[in-house]
Amino acid sequence: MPVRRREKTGKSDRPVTSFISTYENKVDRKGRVSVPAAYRSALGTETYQGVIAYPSLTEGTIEAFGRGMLDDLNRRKLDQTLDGGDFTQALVGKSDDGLVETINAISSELPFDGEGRIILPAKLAEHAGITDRATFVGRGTRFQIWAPEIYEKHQAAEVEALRARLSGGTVV
Amino acid sequence: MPVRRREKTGKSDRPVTSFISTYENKVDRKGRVSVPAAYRSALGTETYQGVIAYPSLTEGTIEAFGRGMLDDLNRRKLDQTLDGGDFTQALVGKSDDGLVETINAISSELPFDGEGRIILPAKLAEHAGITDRATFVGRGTRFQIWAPEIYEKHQAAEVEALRARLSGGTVV
DNA sequence: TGGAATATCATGGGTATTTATGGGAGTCAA
DNA sequence: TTGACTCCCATAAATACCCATGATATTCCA
Repeated sequence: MPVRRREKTGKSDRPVTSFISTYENKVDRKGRVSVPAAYRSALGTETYQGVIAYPSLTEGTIEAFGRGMLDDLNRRKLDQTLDGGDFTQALVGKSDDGLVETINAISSELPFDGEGRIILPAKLAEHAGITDRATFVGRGTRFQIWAPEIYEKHQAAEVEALRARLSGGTVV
Repeated sequence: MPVRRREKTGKSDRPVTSFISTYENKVDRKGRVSVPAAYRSALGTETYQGVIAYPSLTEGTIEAFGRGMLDDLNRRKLDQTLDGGDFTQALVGKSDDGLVETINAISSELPFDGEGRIILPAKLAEHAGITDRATFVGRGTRFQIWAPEIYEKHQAAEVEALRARLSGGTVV
């Protein structure tokens, strides 16, 4: 039995899943959309077959990642508090800034169907302005789901801002 | 090398049950309300088929979790005391002492009926201002039951506070 | 090396199950 | 009896599960 040294830090042995590149997929009449196969295989190590998603607090997009990420957050929080004998937070949830708790509240569990699709809840789709197409954008440890038109503009602006900042130098 | 002693920490191997997302369900004439299926399956590993609930000490909502969580709390508290927790408490001056005991006292066991519903005791419903609808809010290791109108306002304020704090980056 | 056989993927649609919800019949106690 | 509560059943809607297809990409082998 491998020795695990997680009781102090609450850090898990879960490998870092990496989401890279962008894909544009269709959203069908039932609200289903295929999660890019590359993303699914990045999530392959997780037991829960699906993703966690919530509306971005700062942009018109959907944030998403594996269930393992959220479990890590919750476990870390619980262990930290109880190990310190701090029952108050575990029971009342006060001393925290509310971030983890809020994320739990506004997140949705989106399980894969047999074909690796998820159903976009109406609320999320609406928040991102998604109707019949969705752009998946890899952001390393997480990914985003945009309405294609909106993402294009957003992306162009992002590049433009970078270019302006790097004027004279090389554009990355 | 430190050997992990479960008896010391009181930590259980119970997996972190994660309550995620929010659901709004009806409360019928008999005071029954369906616990979201996702929450029930999160509790699936527990022997006791039902939830533990108590009025929040700080807000107008009902706090709830599985029996396993309460057992964990009691066990940790016991371990703490046996390990000289009184001593620790005297030194650190933690005021958690009465909390766990109080929670035990004011908690209700709400068993599921055949359809996965619980009956909201009048006192709890009243405390939360719940009449004919109830919003279940996942908070990771526990969940809350709110009156929908009240939760909406509370939630909006919560998100607004977070948004204000975020510099425009991503949350997690 | 060229091209056929094979595998993977995104997509569509049909069907079976589950879930939330309502109501009725039986039980127990005051 | 009157409630309060537990089972049990019914149903509409939401969801999960199943199979089919075309488009790419990959492998294999003569």
